[in-house]
Amino acid sequence: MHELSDRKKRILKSLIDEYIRSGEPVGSKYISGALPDSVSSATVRNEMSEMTELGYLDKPHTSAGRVPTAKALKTYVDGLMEEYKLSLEELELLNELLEYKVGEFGKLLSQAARALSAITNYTAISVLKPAALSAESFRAVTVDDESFLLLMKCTDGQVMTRTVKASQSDELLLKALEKALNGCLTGLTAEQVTLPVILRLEESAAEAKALVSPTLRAVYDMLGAEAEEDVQVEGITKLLSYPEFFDVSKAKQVLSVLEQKHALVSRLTGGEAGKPNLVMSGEGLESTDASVVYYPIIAGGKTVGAIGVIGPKRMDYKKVIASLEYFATGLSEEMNSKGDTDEDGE
Amino acid sequence: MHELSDRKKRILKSLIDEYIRSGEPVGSKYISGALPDSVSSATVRNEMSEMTELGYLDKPHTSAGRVPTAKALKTYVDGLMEEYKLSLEELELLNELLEYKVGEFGKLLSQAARALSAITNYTAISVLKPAALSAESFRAVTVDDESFLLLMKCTDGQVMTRTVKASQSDELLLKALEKALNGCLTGLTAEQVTLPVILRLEESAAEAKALVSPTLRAVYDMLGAEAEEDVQVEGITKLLSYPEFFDVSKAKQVLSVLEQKHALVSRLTGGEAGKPNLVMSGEGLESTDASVVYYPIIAGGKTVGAIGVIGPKRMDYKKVIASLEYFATGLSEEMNSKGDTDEDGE
DNA sequence: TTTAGCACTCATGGGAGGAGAGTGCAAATT
DNA sequence: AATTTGCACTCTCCTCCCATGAGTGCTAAA
Repeated sequence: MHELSDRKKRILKSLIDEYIRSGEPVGSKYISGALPDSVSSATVRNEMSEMTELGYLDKPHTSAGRVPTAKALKTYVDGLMEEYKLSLEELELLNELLEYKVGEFGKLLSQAARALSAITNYTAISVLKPAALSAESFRAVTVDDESFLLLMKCTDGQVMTRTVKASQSDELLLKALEKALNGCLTGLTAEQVTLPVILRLEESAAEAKALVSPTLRAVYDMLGAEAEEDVQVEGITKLLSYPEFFDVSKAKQVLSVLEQKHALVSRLTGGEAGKPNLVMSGEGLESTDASVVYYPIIAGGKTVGAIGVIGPKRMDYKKVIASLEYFATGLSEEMNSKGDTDEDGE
Repeated sequence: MHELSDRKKRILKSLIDEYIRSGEPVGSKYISGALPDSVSSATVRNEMSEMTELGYLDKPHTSAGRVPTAKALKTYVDGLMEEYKLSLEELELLNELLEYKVGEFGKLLSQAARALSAITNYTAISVLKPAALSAESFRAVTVDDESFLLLMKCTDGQVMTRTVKASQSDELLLKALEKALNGCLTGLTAEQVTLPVILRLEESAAEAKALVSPTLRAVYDMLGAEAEEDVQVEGITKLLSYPEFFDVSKAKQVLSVLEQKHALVSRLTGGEAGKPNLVMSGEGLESTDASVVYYPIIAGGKTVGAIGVIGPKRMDYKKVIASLEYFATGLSEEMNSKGDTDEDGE
C-alpha cells in the first residue's frame, strides 16, 4: 500500500492542492517553491516523473505541468488532505436552511441539497429511493356523504391516505370494507396484488361491493406512490462556473448524467453508508472531468435516499466532504428519531 | 395595426421560417429565391430595410443578413405562422407519458413537462403555485396507542393528514380535541393562526391539553405545506444543443432564470389563461436569446400552476404551442373534473 | 417601382512567428 | 547516491496579417 515515499506524498499533496485551486497543470517549479523542504525543481521533476510511471500523475502534453489522475485524487481524499472544519457561519447557514422546515422527508432532502450547493459552490443532488411498500393495516373514515378517507398504515410505520369517492357509504359498509382489506391486502406489495387476491377481496367484501373497485384503485396508487423515484438537482449554474465545463459538450455530458434519473438513484443509493463515496469521471460516471461525492441516508437500517455533490474532478473535497457528512448524519438522525425503529445503523 | 404590406408579411414569414431553421442571419438573396413571388434580391433588400426601420428586423453588423426582433417574432406567432398539427405518433407519445400515472397533481405536471420536452426537443418547465390553504373541518382518528391521525379537510376540497405522536390519547380526548379544532381553527390560513387563536384553542381543549401542542404543530405544517412552490425542469441538456447557448455564459444566464424559482412561479402563473403566453429575452426574462412560452393551468377558476417551454428565441413556435395547448387543456380538464368545483374557466 | 451593377464593410479562418512555461537529460556538485 | 545546475527541446497560446466571401446600401438604368 505504501508505495509512495513521504516526500512523494508531500509533493503530491502540494500539487493537488494547487490543482484544485487553479484547475491548471502544476509545474515542478511551483512545487519546489511551495514545499517547506528546500528541494530544487529538478528533484521535484524526478519524483514527479516516477509518480507518472506509478499512475498518479498525467501530463496533457510534453511541455505542460502535471495533473493528478483519479488514482491520485482518491489517495488524496483517503489520507493526504487536511480536515476541513466548517466555520460557525457555515454551520449556521446549514442549520438555518435545514431547520426552517421539517415536513416531508423529500422536501427536507431537497432543502438540504440547496443548502449544500450554497455553501460548497458546487451542484448538489438529492435522491429519494423508491421503496417497495406494503400495508400493515387499513382504516376507512367518513368524510362526507359522497366520499370517505382510506388510511393505510405501512409496515415501515408511515401512514398514507387517499380520498375515495363513493355515493353510498355508511359506517357499516365501511367497517365491512375495512375488515376485508385488512384480511386480504396486508403485507402485500403493489406487484403482489394479483387477480386471485382481488377476487378474494371482492368475495369477503361482498356487502360493500360498490366500494371495492374505487378502493382498490386508491390502494394501488398508494402502494405505488413511493415507487416514484425523485431526484432534485440544485445549483446547476454552479457547475458551469468551472472552466472544465466551459466547453458546452462537456457540460452536456455531465448534465445528461443528472437527467438519467433512474441510473442516478440506483448508483447513489448503492454506496456504503456512513462514509463518503467517491465516483470519478471514468468509473461508470459517463462524463469527463466530473466527480461525484455522495452519502447515502439511512433510516431504520435501510438506505432511503442519498445526498451528494457533483463538480469538477478537482473539487474542494475537504470542504465538500465535511459539509456532506454534516448533512448526511443529521438527516439520518432525523429519520431514525422520527421513524419507529430504534435500531442503530452504525 | 396593419403596418405591414402583404409582401412585407410574406418576406417576414419566409425570413423567420429560415431563421428558426438555421439560427443564422438571413440574407436578401435567400428570400428572393425562396419566395414564390419573383422578386429580385434588391427589392427584398429595400423591403427589409424598411422593416428594419419599423423595428421588425435587426442586423448583427453591417454586412450580415437580417435577424427578426422580438416584435417580429410576436407578429409571427400571432398570425403569420402556420398551424402545426400534432402527428398521431406524437399524440400517442403524449398520452402514453401522461396517462401512465394520474396520482398527485404535482407528479402529473412534471410528467407532462417530461413528455413536452421529449416531443418538442426544448427544455420544459412545470410550476406548481403555492396556495393559501385553510381548513374546513378536522377529524382525529386513532392509529395505535402512542399516536393518532389528524385529518384536515381543506376549503378547496382536498384532505390532508398528519400522524401526531401522543402518549395517552383515548377516544374521548380525541373527540374533545376535534371539537376544539373545528371551533377555533376552521377558515384560517397559516398566517392567521396567531397567539389569541392559540390561546382560545387551548382553553376550549382544556381536557386534551397535552395534545394541543403537537397537534398545532401538525396543523401548522399542513397549512404551510402547499405554500411550497415547486418547479420542475426537464431536459436541460436540450437547451445546450442550440448554438445560441454554446457560449457557456449565455447558457448560465438562461439556467439561472430557471433557478430563481420564486420569480419563475409568479411569472408563469401570472399570464392569461387559455392562450399561449410569450416572454422574450428582454422583457423581464433576464437572459439573452432565450424565449419562454407557457400556459397557465386552471382549476376551479384559479391558476394552480403552469407548464411551459424555454428555448432559443427562434424556437419552433408552431410545434411548441400546439403541444403546450394540448397539455394545458388536458391538465385543466383533468383538474376540473377531479375537483369539486363545476365552474368553467373560459 | 423594380432591377442591375458596384463599391464597401465586416466576420471568419488560415497561416506565420514569437513568447513563455515546462520538461528531460547530462554533467557538475555535495 | 542524491541533488542541483545548465541547457536544448517541445508544446501551447497569443497575436498579427491577409485573403475570402457573404451581404449590404446606393446609384443609375429599365
